[in-house]
Amino acid sequence: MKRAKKKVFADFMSQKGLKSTKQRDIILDCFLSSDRHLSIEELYLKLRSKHPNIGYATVYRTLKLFAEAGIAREMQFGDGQTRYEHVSEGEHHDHLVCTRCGHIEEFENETIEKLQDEVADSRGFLIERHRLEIYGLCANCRK
Amino acid sequence: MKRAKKKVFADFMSQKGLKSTKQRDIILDCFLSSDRHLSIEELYLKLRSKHPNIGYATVYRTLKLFAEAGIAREMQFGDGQTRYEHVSEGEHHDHLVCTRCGHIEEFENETIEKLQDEVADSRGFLIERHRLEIYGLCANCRK
DNA sequence: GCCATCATGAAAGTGACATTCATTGACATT
DNA sequence: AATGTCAATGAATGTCACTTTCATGATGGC
Ligand SMILES: [Mn+2]
Ligand SMILES: [Mn+2]
Ligand SMILES: [Zn+2]
Ligand SMILES: [Zn+2]
Repeated sequence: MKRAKKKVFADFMSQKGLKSTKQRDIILDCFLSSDRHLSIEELYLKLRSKHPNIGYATVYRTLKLFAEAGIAREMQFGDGQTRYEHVSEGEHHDHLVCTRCGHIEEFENETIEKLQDEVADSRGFLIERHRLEIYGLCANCRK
Repeated sequence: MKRAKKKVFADFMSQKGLKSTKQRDIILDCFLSSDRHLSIEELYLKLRSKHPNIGYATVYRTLKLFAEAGIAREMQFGDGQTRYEHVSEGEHHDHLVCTRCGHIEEFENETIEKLQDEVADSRGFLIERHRLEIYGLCANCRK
């Protein structure tokens, strides 16, 4: 699916008339082979060892492009940094966030989603998106 | 319940050895008689007409005190500003947020809460808190 | 290879919050 | 009422995570 996302991004770029560059290739590679839920700073630092010539602004702008292209999603977990997570077409999930170690776990619950639709319907809301985050201690940190 | 919250705050203050001031009284009054989900800036501007001598920093610090005292809660709706909402002892609710007009509606759904507990249990998470926000168009903005 | 465009990155700007510090105010004690 | 002590205030400044600028460099259609 790494290859699939590279194709999605390449298509997006050519369709937008944007150029392929060494930096973008490197950043995309690094992003796709990283943990999910990475901040700009984290990705920037991760790159810096092998590619000290890639600037923060380029990482920043490239992640925005990933989001525009639909292969990444911006997330706020309240730690003061924007995080980017991988997204796949048609996939959705919510999060469990450990307040001690920062570990983030994903889950899907079809029943919760249905109930959300009902709530929105009953108020006349047209849902665009939602966010459900459960904060607490992960199994590891409870020990 | 305005009086009840004033008492909760007064008790908190005296128990902490903090002082009662004109500013704090004014800010508390203004907060309690405001719409829910107010940002620091909004409250500050609202106060400024009648009390131009109250500084932003004091509003900022006083809202933090309200949160500590348990009569307010900090919220992030992704518009770049922290909002403070009224809270009552033992009460909980989630939010529907209109992406066009900014209108915020509250709801409670016991079944969703239970399902969240189940999800957390199945992963070994100990829940501290959660946030569920549904973004979309409110009934008014759909017309 | 030429060249109109786009991309890059160091540096500067932005905005919302957070802190500093000189001064003021609250209130317990004379 | 005056004093002493320590918390409170607010103008100014600092912080931090973006976000934008602009001079320079790279890309790719011809
Ligand atoms: Mn995720
Ligand atoms: Mn609310
Ligand atoms: Zn943990
Ligand atoms: Zn609306």
